[in-house]
Amino acid sequence: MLSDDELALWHMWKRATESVRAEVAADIAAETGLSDPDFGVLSRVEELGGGRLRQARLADSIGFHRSRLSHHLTRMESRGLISREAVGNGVDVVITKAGSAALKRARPVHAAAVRRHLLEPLSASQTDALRTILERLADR
Amino acid sequence: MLSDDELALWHMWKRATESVRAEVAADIAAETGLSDPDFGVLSRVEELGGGRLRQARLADSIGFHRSRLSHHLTRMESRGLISREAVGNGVDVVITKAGSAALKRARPVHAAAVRRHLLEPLSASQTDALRTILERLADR
DNA sequence: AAAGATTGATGCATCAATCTTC
DNA sequence: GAAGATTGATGCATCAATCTTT
Repeated sequence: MLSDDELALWHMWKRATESVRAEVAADIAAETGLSDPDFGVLSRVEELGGGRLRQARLADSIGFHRSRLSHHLTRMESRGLISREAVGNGVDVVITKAGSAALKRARPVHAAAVRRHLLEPLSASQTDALRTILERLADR
Repeated sequence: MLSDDELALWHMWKRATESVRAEVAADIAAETGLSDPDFGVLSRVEELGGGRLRQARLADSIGFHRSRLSHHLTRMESRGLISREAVGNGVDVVITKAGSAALKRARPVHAAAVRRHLLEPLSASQTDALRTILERLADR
């Protein structure tokens, strides 16, 4: 079983990680109408493909399973953020004008939200400590 | 805009917090069939009410909105984990035999999962640092 | 057969609207 | 009216099954 301290740490971890995630997502959604996965998709297609990217490559790079991405792109397509074009055995995801405009608005909002909800509350040494902690948790 | 370092930290944060959450949840689900919110509900009803707790109080204590809890209890009730009893203007949530058995199986699995995925990868000083970091992030 | 993608089913999260009991 | 709770709609996540192109 966990000690009281350990259990308290776990509850703090859950509360803090969840609230940072939710607050950043809420800021972006409020200003641009983009959800977290919307923003992730648009960012990657822009960065890796300059506005056009193969679906399979996109899925790998953002860690989505194929089916999850397919469902999500269906919703994004219906909102006019992206379009899909069949290419050989695969499909290219293409950012539309509307998607590009939304992404442009979202970038500074995202930066400000990350600063406000994660970076600014921490001192420089805490930021360093956090980096090593996250590294430890990542490569297990 | 964010610097490369800041952006990298954000991506690490997202990846690590999401993977810890998912791994702990997966361990519990694999061993007991309980989802994360299932376990949260059962734990609280047990701890705060000894097996019976008013819905409103439960919602407040686990940070669920009323409607979210209502939907979730409907699913849990259909799986036989809890039952609901009208009391005055409110409703009591009561853990069933099956719910109690599942909770009993889940507790040690939960403890082991938290240890394995969050506590053990960290040194003692990192755990301390994490505690103060989470405190800073919490009370904003 | 293997890779790429879609679909349907189910569970979970959030919002707005509604209903009941006090 | 206020608090407690439910319902319906929509979006998101995951799994299994399926279909196509290579």
